[in-house]
Amino acid sequence: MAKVGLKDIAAQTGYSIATVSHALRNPDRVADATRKKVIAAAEAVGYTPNNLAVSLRTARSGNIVVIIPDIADSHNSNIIKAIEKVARARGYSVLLGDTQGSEAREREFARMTQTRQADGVILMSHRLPFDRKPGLPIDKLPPIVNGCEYAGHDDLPRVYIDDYQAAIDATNHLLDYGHRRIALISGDVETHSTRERLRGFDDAMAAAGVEVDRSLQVRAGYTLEEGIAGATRLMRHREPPTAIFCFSDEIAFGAMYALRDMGHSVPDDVSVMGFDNIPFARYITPPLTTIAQPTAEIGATCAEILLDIIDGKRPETPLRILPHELKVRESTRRISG
Amino acid sequence: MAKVGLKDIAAQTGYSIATVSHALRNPDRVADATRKKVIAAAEAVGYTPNNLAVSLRTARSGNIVVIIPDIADSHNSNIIKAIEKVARARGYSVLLGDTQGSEAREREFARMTQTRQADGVILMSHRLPFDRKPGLPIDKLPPIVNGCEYAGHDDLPRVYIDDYQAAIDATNHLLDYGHRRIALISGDVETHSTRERLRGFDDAMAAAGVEVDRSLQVRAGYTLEEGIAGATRLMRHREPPTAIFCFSDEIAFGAMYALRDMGHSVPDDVSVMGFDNIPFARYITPPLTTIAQPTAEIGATCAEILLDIIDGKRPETPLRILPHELKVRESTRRISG
DNA sequence: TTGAAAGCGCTAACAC
DNA sequence: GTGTTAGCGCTTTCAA
Repeated sequence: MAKVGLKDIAAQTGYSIATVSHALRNPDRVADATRKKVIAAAEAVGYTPNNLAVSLRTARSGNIVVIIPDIADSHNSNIIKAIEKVARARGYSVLLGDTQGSEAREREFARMTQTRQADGVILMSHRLPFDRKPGLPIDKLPPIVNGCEYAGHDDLPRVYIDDYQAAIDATNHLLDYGHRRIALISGDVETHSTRERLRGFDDAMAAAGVEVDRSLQVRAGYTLEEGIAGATRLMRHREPPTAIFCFSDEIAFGAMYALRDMGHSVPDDVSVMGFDNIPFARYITPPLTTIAQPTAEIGATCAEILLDIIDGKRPETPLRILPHELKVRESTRRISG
Repeated sequence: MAKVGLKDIAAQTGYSIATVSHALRNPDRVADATRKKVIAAAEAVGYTPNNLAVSLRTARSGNIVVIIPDIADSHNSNIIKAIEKVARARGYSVLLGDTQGSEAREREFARMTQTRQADGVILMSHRLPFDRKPGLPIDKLPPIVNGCEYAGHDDLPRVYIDDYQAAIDATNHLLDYGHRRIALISGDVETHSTRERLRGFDDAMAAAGVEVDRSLQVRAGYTLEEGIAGATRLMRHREPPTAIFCFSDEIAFGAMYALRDMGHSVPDDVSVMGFDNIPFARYITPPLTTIAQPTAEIGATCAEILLDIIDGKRPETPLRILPHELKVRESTRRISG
């Protein structure tokens, strides 16, 4: 179990280190008998290559790092799972970078690509984790793909849903159900996704000829706690909303909790709409109406693209839009008013 | 942004590679002026050490791998977050190993320790991910700590709660509330934690003089889906339970969903007790009575111990029991019968 | 078909 | 205080 190296098995078989290496990696370039002997010896002594040395030599670490704000968020962890799966299938490991939204941490993790500990990064953030000199071509950057967000670089490969259209779909659903006073608990307005959703909401409302009441909008983070705070504030409005569109299911959970706490019923008094469709969404009480994001597909696609880039294959088109889906469940209700 | 090495900055400053290396790592062993010049040059060219080479040379990768059945599980991901935090603070990165319960995957990940890609492993599983020759002393094994579970080796450092006592506390709570027909949806009986909880349940029931009805027990996994299946089956019993003790909050969520689906009210018709206290537990409807595990502390402790071992400091005592806590909320109810 | 030799980029004795 | 040297364990020309 100690450190056995090529050297040891070379000594044992009488071949040179080079031959042993070949026997193990390029079976064809070596005599049949040799290969067999070497492999047998390797197994006998329990040889495991020192991947550090391999990486140093081949300049490939076999790791990718995924930079993500919060791995405890269901939506994120399911994406990670998908990434992990395809990475593994293609011989890579994933290094986890939970940043808690800190830009410094994002940059720290991205540096692993320069320190050769990682071959590429999947970035679930809206900003590039390193400085890019204006005009520097994309292929001079470390292999990177942007997931769920848009970091402001058009040539950066990225995969996400059509947040604009998704927000329209969500808003239309509420509108269809007769809601007019629709409140919003949004995410970080620094992010492209949030801005797109905001835009979608506005456009849908405008298209329906309903005026948007800005005092019915609260900006938050994607957490449950912020959903509680947001809904609490909203319901204290002198003319409270009949529906709340939350930009994440976690926010929606928090909102539903707060609503119930204040004695309002969902969906009888107020309808709640989520976003993401995390696994719990359909199992809570009442089951949450929401926009489903294809998490598994997002993760898998990000990983495939990144690994392709690492292998030298750039995607033809940087942008990959994946389909979302409106899931109507019981947290929204048709009203007469 | 290309590969600048010590060599380049040596050439630029006129010093030798060794001196440059010292200037960067052991500032004291070098003249003040030298250090300044070197550091300036390093910054100027944007030098980043090749950590692969550093690791190869120092035989330390700076990574730890955490082997965990499912990172999408809230309970787990919060533990990971805590691990990540202390690892980071001590200069380590964490490699994520989501195994989906597969032993092969567990072993695969554990091998990273032999391939020198990781310096140690935190194992959230009930079995050792490599073969240990009988009698082989613990310090001949790769640095490892066992979290939340007991892999059957007494000398393996491990940290978890007192599952036996926790189950007693949970059961007593139900008993106190007047329940007698208490059902169980347990986890994998292969695991020590599950067995301990089962034992605690039996002992608590016996202590109260209540006979245990084995037909009211279902063995499952820790997932929501299994909670649904379990509760469904339980309620079809000709003499259904008045309370269900679920071995995870996810199971409990599933159970509550199924119960409601079948037209039973929680807690009016049946009380539901969880285990873990994941973040959502207190926010669902009705808020879940459960056993709180100190996830942050578990993760942090695992990491601290592992890193200490890597640094050559073995813990005095392998076993570390952390405190659990009964959280009484609204999913359990006192009954008269 | 096999082996000798030259490093990958860095650290750490040890000498100067 | 600084430089020389010898590798860490492996891959990979290039020659034999």
